[in-house]
Amino acid sequence: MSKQVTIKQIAQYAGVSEATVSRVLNQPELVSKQTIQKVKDGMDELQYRPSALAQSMRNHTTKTIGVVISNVLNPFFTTLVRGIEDAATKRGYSVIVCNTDENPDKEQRYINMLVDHQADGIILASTGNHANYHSMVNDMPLVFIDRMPQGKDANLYDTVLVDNEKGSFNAVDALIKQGATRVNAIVSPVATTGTERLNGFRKALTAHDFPIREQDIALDDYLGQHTAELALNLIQTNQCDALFCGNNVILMNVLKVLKEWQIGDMKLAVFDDQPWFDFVQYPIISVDQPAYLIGTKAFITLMDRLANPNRPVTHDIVRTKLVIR
Amino acid sequence: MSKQVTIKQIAQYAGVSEATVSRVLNQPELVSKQTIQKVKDGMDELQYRPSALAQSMRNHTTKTIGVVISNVLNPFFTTLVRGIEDAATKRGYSVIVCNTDENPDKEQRYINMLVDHQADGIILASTGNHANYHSMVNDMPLVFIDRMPQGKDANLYDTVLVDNEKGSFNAVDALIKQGATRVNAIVSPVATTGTERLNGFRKALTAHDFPIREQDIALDDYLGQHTAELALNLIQTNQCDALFCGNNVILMNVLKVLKEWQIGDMKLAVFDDQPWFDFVQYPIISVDQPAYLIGTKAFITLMDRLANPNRPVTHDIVRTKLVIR
DNA sequence: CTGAAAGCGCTAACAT
DNA sequence: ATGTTAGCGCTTTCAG
Repeated sequence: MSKQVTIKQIAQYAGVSEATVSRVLNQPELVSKQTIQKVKDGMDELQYRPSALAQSMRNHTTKTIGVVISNVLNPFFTTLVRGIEDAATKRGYSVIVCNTDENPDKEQRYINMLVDHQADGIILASTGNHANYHSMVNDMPLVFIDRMPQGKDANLYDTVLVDNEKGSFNAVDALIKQGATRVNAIVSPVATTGTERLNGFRKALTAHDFPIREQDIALDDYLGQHTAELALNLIQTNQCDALFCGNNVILMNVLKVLKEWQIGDMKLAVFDDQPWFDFVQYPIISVDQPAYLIGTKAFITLMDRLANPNRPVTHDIVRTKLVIR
Repeated sequence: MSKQVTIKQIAQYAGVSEATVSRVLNQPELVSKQTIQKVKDGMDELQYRPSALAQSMRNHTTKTIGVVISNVLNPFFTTLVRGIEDAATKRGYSVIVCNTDENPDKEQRYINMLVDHQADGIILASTGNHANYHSMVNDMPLVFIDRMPQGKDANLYDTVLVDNEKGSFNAVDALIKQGATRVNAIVSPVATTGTERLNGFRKALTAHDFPIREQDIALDDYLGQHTAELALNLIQTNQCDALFCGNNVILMNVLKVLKEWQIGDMKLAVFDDQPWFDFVQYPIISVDQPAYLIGTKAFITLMDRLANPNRPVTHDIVRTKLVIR
């Protein structure tokens, strides 16, 4: 690379000290108009750009945050990330996105990396396999999204979550009101969301005096490798006429099965909404989570925490919206 | 934050100099077994983690790269980004994702930011509105993806691209072979891809002795705000029976129109493939771009360039696959 | 209003 | 095999 232009050279050019150049950047009110002009001319002339690295080193703040999620390819997280990035950019922050694939080791490594890089904070969709994040990050601020902190961390950190139970309840309730007589469920066992969504499912059945049969519930593995089998099994052995899917990935796999086996009649509901649901031949009931909003809220929460490390922990629950099709 | 543990403290703990501690980290072969042990004990004991910041400062390398794309929400870019991130993680690199929304100013600002942060390199889907990136980034390596560099940059930078013309040709060709009698096109005017895809469209028509009518072609705006109108106009005034969509966002908007106007009969083809195309009532012909592969290739290209700044510029064209439905 | 000097945490000569 | 020292580019006392 052609050599970096530093404060030193600007100082030389303008015939002032490095300190003065720095002041022009950070506290221009302390510098005379004339000097400011000279220095600015130098900066323009030499195309000066301050080294963010050196600044971070001195100021102990990197203007960088980490976002640790399971997978950007999941459109829920894609949108969430975009929300974070937009909010971050507006405030001069950069974001580093980390995909754990629900693997606790990967999560651990990424968090270490972010600590090494002195990120100013982390927004985290926890895998749920670590119960003491605090010991990993020292006093770096953490905001939990999508999944609740567990164990020791439980009341230590700010959260931005959705009401999984209520959303699921509404979806299953809608299914039944549309005439479903036997609703089965496939959910992912990931962290706290799986359980909560299942609770909603159960409560909706109960509310309609439907029996709860454990055989009507399938727990997916996260990677979705066996979702298809599970779905087929439910459909064939239970003769269910409606299926509640715990997330959009599960729904996708269910659709594959329905197509392959040419099953034309099935009521479907899913937690999380996607635009293309409109174009599928089945009328899909979905629970729309405001992913983008969750992202911006999480970022703002993090900024608040940074500005005021001692303020009480906040727990934000955002509203979901039922989409009937 | 509870104070950072530095090399200094490890040195004290182990009763050696800072240099020795540093050597244990970077060139342990120069240090005696015993000393190594003492130092490592200290690191464990005090939970030492090297400051990536300080290292970057000294080494003039940040192990960070920038990825500048139009929008992660576009699933093509989502996949691309994931490809880059996986490859990067494997080699100890972090990535900062920047969304330009096809706005040249934003692009400019992000690139400046990456320069300020001393990113080791940038992978760039150019908005096509700057013809001299070299002046913006100094000698920082750049890899162009998805869109070709223009003007002064044309033969200065490595590229990883797809054959837009051939892919489009194949798609339109397939449409005609399926019996389409009048194929219209909507493409996005973005950078170089729009033109190339249009060329493929034209050539396919010509190959089948179809006339090329300019009224059969609509240029979308990038944000897709008027795609619906454009589509409706083509469909109603031209009575076309097939539509070639320049990307997945356009297709989505076309589907909305078809649904809203209850147009059941339309042959569709689109550049870029998505899993959910399988579940749409229209049989969608698509050009599958290996987005993930493009990502990993771009990253590897960047690493090669970093390792050997003077090697000749490379131009990689990845293969697309036609998906008939 | 401006300058000199110290130091953020680390590494690489250069000594020994 | 290990220690000493200088310096990466910047900001911030402390003096003047």
